[in-house]
Amino acid sequence: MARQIAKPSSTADAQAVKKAGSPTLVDVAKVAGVSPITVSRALHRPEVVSEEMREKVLAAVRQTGYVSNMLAGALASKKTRLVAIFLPTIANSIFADTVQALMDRLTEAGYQTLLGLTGYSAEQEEKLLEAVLGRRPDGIVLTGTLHTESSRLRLAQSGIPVVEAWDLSEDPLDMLVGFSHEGVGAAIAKHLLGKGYQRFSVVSISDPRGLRRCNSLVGELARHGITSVPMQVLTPPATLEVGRQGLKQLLEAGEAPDVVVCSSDTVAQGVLAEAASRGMRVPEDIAVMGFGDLSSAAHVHPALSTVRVDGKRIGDQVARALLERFKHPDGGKTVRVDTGFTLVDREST
Amino acid sequence: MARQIAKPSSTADAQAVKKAGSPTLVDVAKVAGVSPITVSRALHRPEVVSEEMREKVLAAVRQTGYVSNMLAGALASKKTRLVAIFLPTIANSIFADTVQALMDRLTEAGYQTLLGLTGYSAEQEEKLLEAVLGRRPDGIVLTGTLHTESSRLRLAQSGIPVVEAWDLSEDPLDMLVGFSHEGVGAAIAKHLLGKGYQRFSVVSISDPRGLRRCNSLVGELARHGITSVPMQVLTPPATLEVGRQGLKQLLEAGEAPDVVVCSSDTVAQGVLAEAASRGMRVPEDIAVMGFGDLSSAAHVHPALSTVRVDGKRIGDQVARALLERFKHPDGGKTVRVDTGFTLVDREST
DNA sequence: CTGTTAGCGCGTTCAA
DNA sequence: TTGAACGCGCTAACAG
Repeated sequence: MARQIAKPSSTADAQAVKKAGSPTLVDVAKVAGVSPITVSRALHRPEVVSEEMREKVLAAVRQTGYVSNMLAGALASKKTRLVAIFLPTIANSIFADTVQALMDRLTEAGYQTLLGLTGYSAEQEEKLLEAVLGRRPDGIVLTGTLHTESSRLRLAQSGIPVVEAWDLSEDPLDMLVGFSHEGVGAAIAKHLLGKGYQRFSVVSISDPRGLRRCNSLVGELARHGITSVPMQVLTPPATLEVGRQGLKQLLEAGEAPDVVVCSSDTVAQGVLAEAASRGMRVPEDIAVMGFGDLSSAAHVHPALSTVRVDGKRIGDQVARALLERFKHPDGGKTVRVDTGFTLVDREST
Repeated sequence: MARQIAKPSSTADAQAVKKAGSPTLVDVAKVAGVSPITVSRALHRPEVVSEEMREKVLAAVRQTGYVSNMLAGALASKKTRLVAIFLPTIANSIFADTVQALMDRLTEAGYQTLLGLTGYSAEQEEKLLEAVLGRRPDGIVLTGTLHTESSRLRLAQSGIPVVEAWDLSEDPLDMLVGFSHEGVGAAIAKHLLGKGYQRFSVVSISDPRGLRRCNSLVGELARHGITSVPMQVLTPPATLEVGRQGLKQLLEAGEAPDVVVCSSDTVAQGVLAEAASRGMRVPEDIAVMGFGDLSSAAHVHPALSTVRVDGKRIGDQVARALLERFKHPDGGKTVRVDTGFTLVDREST
């Protein structure tokens, strides 16, 4: 009996709901014998309503099966409780931890998330943005700092709080949570040089941030007299197959690297697999450097070095920045968080 | 000059917009010298408007920087162009291909996606659903067929098209695209028995579908006289660490399996890693069976067998089912697609 | 092809 | 603490 739900066809109650669609605030108000606004308050600001009213209203809500219409609410209040998140891809994504943490925080704060996939393309991001702005999200989270001029303008005009994540830049759109990819490239170079490696090569997907890490690596190597760094740049998304192909093509091109730097751990694992299938020992014959520490990838192969990025922390910081801004819409601080990274060497376990 | 965008503060034009917020249909209509509805039509149904009007409107749109408000539009038309997708997790997800394909199709059809993470919990799904229904999505995609009674009722009452993906069941909520997990378990059992394996063990995360595959496997094995199947069930999400721990604990418990069946390829790779670090040869000392064929995981280790699931196809079919239903809201057919699966053996490459 | 009227279902702002 | 009036910005239905 307690489980019974009023259906439009049921006529058990005197005040049968006639309309076709789902019940509205007015329907609930009639059943409860109060005004619509009291229903609204009982639901969204229970503390300003008397115990008695609240109970009457909640009973009526249960009876009618009422579900509040956020569309109408948002239109009236100009608050959508919606945050748009743009990601390059969801496949084998290094961003999984970030998104998980971010969504967890937002959900517990009563926000919902609209997801957009940009495929590492600023143009696609622009198109998506165009569509998403129509939804008037309270906040927008972008991956990276590469956006079209049109996107930048629209975002600026919209006045919507924006967080750029997973990168750092000199001219942020608004808020910023990430780390320096140039820093990563340079750190990798120094680390590997320090261990005595000489013949470097790179396997990367064509992702803007990955390429910047590579360029920085190459630059740093050049500064140390290493001018030739054979590079395989393959198409996203980053799969194991990319790593296998990358190493295969390097070797078939006659290269004999003593270390391969990869754009992500997934790619690195592909490289490891290809090396294994060729009977190459890691790291004696060839060392492999990954990036991301996707689920502690370093644990997979005792000889895989990688760069650990705390994706969860990024997500947490992004959420905190947004929620803070939602509270104080004109709070002065421009958030800019450098989450850093950690080089994880095989010996440092 | 072409890049110039009218800002509220600019007074270049005679018809300066005074209001604070973003420009509305009415603002655009005034600038264009037409009625609001004409603007609406020029934007959303250009074919019913004369070339001349359309151009006037588009010019005014550019001038004002107008972005149509889907909240108001949805409220008036009762169409949100929003699809909610519920996933257990985004971390290392076997659903990545499905989501990617699904979102690609929906996006190109003009729909946007609200993402919800349920953490393999029907209760969490119920809470999320409660919140998401307020957004009046045009469609809902759920992972699996395990839902609370309350969720089932609310979904039924809402009348929103629902697709349950990645599973099959006898009493679907509405539409259904997936495959039989019992079928997978039985197929694995038969296959491995056929290859002569005798000492089975299982490493799984506690995911409803994974456990059903296991149970089916165990049942089938029992039918063949194998009654003892040591099992390690660990906490989601599926990480490499889960696989390492799983095998470790099996071995430390004194088990000596000749084959380990895993709930996913990620777990399987963890098992492979642990086996390697113990100097065990695969498949001579121990064989490993995965699930999902996440980015052709079988390619990683020449001796890994797995079950290939076409996640992309699932996503495509889900999208097609939804879009079809959107077109014909009362179309008779109850969609039910069995997408099947393929056992991929190490020799069958 | 274009315009007019009348809401969609709620929250804000005032008053009681 | 509760309620009445109004408008959020847009589209459906009809009229011209």
